[in-house]
Amino acid sequence: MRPAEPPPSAADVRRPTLNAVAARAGVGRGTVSRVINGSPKVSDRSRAAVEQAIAELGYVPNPAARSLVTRRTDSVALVVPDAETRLFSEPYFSGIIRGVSAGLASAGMRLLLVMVRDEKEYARLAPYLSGQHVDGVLMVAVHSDDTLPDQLEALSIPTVLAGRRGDREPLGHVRADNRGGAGSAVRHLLAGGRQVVGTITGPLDMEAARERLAGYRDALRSAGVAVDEDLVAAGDFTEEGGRAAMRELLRRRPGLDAVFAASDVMASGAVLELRAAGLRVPDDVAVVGFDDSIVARHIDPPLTSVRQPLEEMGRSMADLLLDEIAERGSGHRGVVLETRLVVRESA
Amino acid sequence: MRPAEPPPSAADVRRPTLNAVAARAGVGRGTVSRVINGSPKVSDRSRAAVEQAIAELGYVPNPAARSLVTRRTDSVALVVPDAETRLFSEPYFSGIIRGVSAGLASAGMRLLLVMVRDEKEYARLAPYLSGQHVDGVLMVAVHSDDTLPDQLEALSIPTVLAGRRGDREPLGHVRADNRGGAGSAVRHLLAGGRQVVGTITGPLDMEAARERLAGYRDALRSAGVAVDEDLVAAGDFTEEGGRAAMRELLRRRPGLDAVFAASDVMASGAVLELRAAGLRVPDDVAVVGFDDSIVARHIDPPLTSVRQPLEEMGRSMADLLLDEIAERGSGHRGVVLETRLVVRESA
DNA sequence: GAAGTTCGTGGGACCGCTCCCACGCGGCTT
DNA sequence: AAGCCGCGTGGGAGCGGTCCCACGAACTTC
Repeated sequence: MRPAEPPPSAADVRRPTLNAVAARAGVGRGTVSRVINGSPKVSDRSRAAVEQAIAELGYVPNPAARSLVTRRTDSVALVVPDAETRLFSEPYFSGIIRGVSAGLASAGMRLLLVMVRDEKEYARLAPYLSGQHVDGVLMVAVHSDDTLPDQLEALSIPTVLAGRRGDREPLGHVRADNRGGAGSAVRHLLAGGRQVVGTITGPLDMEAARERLAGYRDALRSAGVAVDEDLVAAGDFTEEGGRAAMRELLRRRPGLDAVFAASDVMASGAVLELRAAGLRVPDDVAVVGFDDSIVARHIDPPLTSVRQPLEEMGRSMADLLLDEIAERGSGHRGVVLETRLVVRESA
Repeated sequence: MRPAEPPPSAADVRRPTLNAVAARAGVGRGTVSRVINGSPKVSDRSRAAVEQAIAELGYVPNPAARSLVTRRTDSVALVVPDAETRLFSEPYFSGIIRGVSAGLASAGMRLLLVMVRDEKEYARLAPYLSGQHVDGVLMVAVHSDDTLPDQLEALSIPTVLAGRRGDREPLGHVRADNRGGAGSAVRHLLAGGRQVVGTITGPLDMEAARERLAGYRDALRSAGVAVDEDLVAAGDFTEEGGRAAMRELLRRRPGLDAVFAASDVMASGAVLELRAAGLRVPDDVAVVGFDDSIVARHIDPPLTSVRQPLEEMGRSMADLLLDEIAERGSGHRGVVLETRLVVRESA
């Protein structure tokens, strides 16, 4: 029943081509091309004529034609696992995206947003990305056992990650100083006179969660406090996980007087649980979160939290990727950006 | 000093072309093309041979080459004003994007994210989008006086908006039933026995804000309550704006016992202001917000709010746009999706 | 004043596809 | 047995750019 499907559009007025511009300006195609690409080897007279013709005709170069011969697409993909967008504290993606977008825009690059819903889609990604669709790939929320980055590497597609998969990340990546940030959070708690400081970790198959835990340990150690494993409870970056972990901590160490949660969302769960247990925040138990997300500002009491420079991270990712695209191998670096402790009333 | 810039990449292994597939499968180019595009006029034998060759070679069609001749790009742009991403309640963009992305993916379309930072960039957008870069355009956060949609229309570029600019929107658009949602919020307040219900509006150059105000009036009128303009205060979708508006309302009508704010963020500002004035929520003044954003769940007390089906909205936008791309004129419709009142403790 | 440079320029070849026309071949009709 | 139909097929043309080579004019150099 399927009809022959002829191009159904009626009003596809043919856009002017480079040829038309050349004819109008009275020059050859090569000259027009040179003007468009900013080549210096064009006389002022020709350039002016071409520019006028372009303006008059409203000419815009056809990217497909250009891409076909240059083998560049002037666009990069940002790969985002759909499931994580719900999980991550809210400003995370929008912050990164803003930075990435700004960084790319200033280089005239376009941003392709690729949301991955399930494993099947994920598996199709490597072939797809290798098919001359994009010049490079940015990935966020990479798990430690993720192999897509390596596949891309093998296909020699420039790739930059937000965060790293382990402490030896071969690919270019940008991350916040999670360890240092966590350390500063815990030091803040200790400086406030807290004695028994617990922590609620993120899922430990993510390097960021491991780093935050390491920072917690660093701070205790350098304060001369022995790390007590009973004070470490595993969460999963969800509010419910935070509640459960808090419950567990209270069971194990009823006397604890401070908690560092590896995300604000978990911290907000912890606050709820503390309140349910009849404890006051921060009077009885101080709480610090991580991310400085929207919830941090709005829960009661407002949450002290560690802020990551998300926009800057996005921008760095873009810059690193552009370097790598321009000159393979040059972008294989790790960039670490400082965090900042935002002190509010919870600690 | 600028060197001649030869293509600097070293490892750009040439991807297999359609020609290579044809040679390997022992058929002509036309046949391979037919197989790829699912034409029925191919014998099973040829099809099998081609499919095997494709698998063996790991062939992926070059989108630029295809696009050059078909005059389609299989991608659409989502235009997002950067400034608004900070303003809008947080799940808004991610929800819409998720829906859009899902809708496009199922049709094999790609999503180009275009963030617009300032007026200058915005002005460049029409020429850019007309330049064969995308098959269609989705726009969010369109203001009433925005003319870009009309320009796109004039360039015969399929366009779909999130929300409408006025009550006669010529272009295809998808929106939540803002008026009905606001009405249900205010009815809920009245049903709870509240007598003096104020409202904090959004910026009235946005149709959604006007509609929410209209819904507020509807509900009062149909309950037989006269609308008192002193009970209407203008906000701007920010928390500070919400605070200021609340202050103003309290000044004008100290006895009011309920407020409907046109966004959660403004509602949270209102709650802060009420508390500062020594009033309890909901005991003294009930509050309802709009958006059912993250803050709604986390502020104290948790906020009753009107939820929009964001993901579905995104999906509808994608569907509408795809219709319009397939057959011009078919997508010029307005889709209205129902909202849902999420009752929590603030009202 | 002849030979060599430099500079700006035009245009052919080509990138990898899709579209479409023409052709061969087996099965029907008459 | 000759003619016709239609299916499956190969391959030429062309999409709109970039790249690069060759060429003519102006300008040096000896």
